[in-house]
Amino acid sequence: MKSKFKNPYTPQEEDTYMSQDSPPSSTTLNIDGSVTSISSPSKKSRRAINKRVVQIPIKEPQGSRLKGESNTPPSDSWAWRKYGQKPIKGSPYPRAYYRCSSCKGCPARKQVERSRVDPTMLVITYSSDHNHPWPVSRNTTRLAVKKTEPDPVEPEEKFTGNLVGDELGWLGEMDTTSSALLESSIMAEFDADVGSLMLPMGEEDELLFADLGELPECSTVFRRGLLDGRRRLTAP
DNA sequence: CGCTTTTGACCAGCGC
DNA sequence: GCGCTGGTCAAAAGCG
Repeated sequence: MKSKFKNPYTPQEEDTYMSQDSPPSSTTLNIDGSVTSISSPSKKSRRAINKRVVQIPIKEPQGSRLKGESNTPPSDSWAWRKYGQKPIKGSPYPRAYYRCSSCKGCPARKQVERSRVDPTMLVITYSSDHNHPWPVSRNTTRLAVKKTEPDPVEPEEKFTGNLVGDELGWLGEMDTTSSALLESSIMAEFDADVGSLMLPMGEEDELLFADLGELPECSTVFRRGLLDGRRRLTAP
């Protein structure tokens, strides 16, 4: 069966155009509190899909199957299966491609690569969304978590709002100090700069953010143009 | 045995 | 139109 290229990029769900080569225009608040810009949608790119870019600091997992300089993303709530890796032009580090294996047929994908600016940071790009509310086979195929991390929170609790327990489970692999820094930095950023993010969302905004909860909570992803738009509102 | 990772090949988008 | 590059597939190997 060689039915390649079933084209997961359905135009209907394309609302973000990103080009890795185009200049940045939207802003990502990194886990360490720094702010990184991500690609601009100003011109149509080769891949036009929903994407969320997250940057997290790398913590070298002891005893992991880290080989060479492979990217080892922190485990999150989903099971990810690696399906490819490519060297990226201009970056000394390869980019790894993962798809969600928590649920059969899940279109969710993510790309993991080291930041070429700061090799201690991992850049995770989430593409598409999970078509299931939570990993169905969490106990069987959780990547990298299945042996090393307990699941202190039952799924039911998560659905009633306690998302922190497992959503942030992967934070346990990270430096607690940096996590604390992240949180405070985010709030400081919100308060000092983009406090208007806390304003009630419009319907469109709600749709855009509807599935944001799938990301690790410390992930900091800003909607394209939101900051610009908000800032314009407050700028002279 | 089942699942994941590795790796080379293939294909399409994009710039020139 | 051509070449480059990124994204995906799938066979083979590895692992528990």
